[in-house]
Amino acid sequence: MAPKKPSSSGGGASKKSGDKDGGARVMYWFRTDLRLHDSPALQAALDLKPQAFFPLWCWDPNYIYKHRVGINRFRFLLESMSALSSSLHSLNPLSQLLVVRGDPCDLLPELFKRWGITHLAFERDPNDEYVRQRDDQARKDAKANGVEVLDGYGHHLYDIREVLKAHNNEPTLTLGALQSAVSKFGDPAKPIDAPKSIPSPLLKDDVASPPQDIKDLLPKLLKSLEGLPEYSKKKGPEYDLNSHELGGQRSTGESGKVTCYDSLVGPDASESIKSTFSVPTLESLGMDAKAARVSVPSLIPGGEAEGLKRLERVIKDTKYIATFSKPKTSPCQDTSEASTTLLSPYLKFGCVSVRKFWWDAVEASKQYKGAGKTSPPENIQGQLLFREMYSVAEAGVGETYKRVHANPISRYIDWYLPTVYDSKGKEIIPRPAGDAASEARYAAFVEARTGFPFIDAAVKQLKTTGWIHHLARHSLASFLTRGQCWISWERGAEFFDEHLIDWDPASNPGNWMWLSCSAFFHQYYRVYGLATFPQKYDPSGSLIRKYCPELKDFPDKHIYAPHTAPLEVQRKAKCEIGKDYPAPILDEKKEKEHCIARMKVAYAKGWRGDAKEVLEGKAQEILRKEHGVPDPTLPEGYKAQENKDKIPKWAQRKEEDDEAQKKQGGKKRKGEKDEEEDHKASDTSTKTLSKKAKK
DNA sequence: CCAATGGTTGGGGCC
DNA sequence: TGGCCCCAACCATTG
Repeated sequence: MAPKKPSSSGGGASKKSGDKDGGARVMYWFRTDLRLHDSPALQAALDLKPQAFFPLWCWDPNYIYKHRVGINRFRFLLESMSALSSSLHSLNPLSQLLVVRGDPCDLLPELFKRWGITHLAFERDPNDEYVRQRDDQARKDAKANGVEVLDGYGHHLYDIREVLKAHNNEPTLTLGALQSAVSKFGDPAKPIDAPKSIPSPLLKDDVASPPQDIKDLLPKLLKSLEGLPEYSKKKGPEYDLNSHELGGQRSTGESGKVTCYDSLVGPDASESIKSTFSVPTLESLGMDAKAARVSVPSLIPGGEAEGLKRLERVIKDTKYIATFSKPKTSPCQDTSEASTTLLSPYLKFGCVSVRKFWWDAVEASKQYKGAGKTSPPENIQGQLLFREMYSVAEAGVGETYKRVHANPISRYIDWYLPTVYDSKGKEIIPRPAGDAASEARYAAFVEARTGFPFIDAAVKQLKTTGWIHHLARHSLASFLTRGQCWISWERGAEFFDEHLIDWDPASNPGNWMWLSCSAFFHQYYRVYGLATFPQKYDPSGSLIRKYCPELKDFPDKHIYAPHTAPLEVQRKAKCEIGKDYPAPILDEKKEKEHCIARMKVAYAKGWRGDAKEVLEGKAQEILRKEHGVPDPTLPEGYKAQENKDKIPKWAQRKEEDDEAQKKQGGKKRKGEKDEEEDHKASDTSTKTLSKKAKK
């Protein structure tokens, strides 16, 4: 594999048309590669010594409306775009990131014509069906306009398409399979340096005598776009997954309006510095960072420089790198003091090159002379190889990868709250409500009131900071799916998609399949204990004391299972379970046994998502009948809504929601007095816990 | 075809 | 504190 030389495709005649006018005119299309260092496609573009270079970002409505993206990831993206724009500007005062707002399939062909583009360069983004189709369209449009395409790869260590081919176009389901598939390609390519200069984005007429200042140049570019239709004038998206109405994170009312498409190139109304071709603001996405339950300022700031700084910091600690062992890192630490490198968000948006991370880690490990060096799968390189494995698996499966239905690698299991499809096989959006008990469990999960402190704390940390440790993700995923709740991994994957900054279309569904024992991993009898597992890493429960402050005065031995504490202990901690903090929504041990019994039956059938019985819609009924485990029921007296006073200030919903809560509250209130009894009933399940805690 | 082996990240008991 | 075994038993790979 020769990664240094990006493959070239598209119209062969285009090069001549560029030469005819005295040089190439390149558009570099930034997507998930928001960096200047180690970018082979960028390097290939600059190697043409172009007379004009247009660094483009297309603000794609697909991502704004049809993908559930929360405020933390949007903020990280916007910060990374702004940082990139500044870097471009400091390389060339006549340059910046040129942000145009609209569908790339509409805009790119127009820009090709109006800017006289001869070459389109971009880094291939191998995962996600939407992206693949969009890029195929861009290639076609380029060809139709006589524009040559230069596409390098740099989002992964290896060219995912080539690895997939080397694995007979089969998804890689084990790390060993991935390793043997890449072995014929040798080591990943060494990273290349960032360019030292870039040409200006000049219109043809300006090449001979360029404007002196970018403030003179941008109006000319703006003029060249005259007559281009604005996206806001189109009929708009079929649905808006991020709208408040569909449970997304946009604000309510007028402030939740998406205004970033009101103009083709900005500025947004709320921008303090008026400029065109500008990076949108959170406000123009209808999102308010201050009002949202997220950390302000961000603990994980976006941008290439921030990413490289963080990389340098972890690499300096050669012992840490050389002896890194993922299973031993703690899931119980807050984002500001994470036991892992926290580089995944930067890899996700390409702020840090994965090859640079790989080679820096190899070098640091070499320098360390002590004992206890680790190797794949547990070390840093192993982690990066897992990322490749999921990417090749996604590429091999295609569009069904992120769901169960018709997915050839995901085992069919009769989860509750599965994604539902209409008679034509189209996903129904928004998903119709499922059975009441599972919906209530799911609501308790996403609202961090399951009554299991580690689960609730991890959910709050995720919502606040946009990141949680890998093993905390395991705990949540095990609990929601095969461990206790028996809810489809699709729901969990969607929840993570909304909140994780580092959400990746291959790794995240892959990890949910792994944890739910749907693919990649199969030892379903290994279930994460809701208290025992985190207790191993941090017996003092500091994460819980921070994110569930109502529990902060519990003694260590009860912090992970406060409902097992004697009432006098609860009173002393000023927190009575069922009153000041929810009683557990389910019986951990009983549900675990139910789940294992169900898994056994589902495994014996051996159906994947593409089995005949699944496609015909009969599989669920057959499995339910066969395992005979009754549907879940709510604990009696279970309250769908917690009293808002019991929720910490920073986690409280806004006024409008409180009104809605009050209205519903009246209905639920009558069950309240039953709580003491529920508490007793659920106690049996956790006796083993309290016994251990007493030791 | 079969048996053996390994699988980043479970829990619990024992030394 | 860490290593070891057992629990009951899955899959994918390998010889």
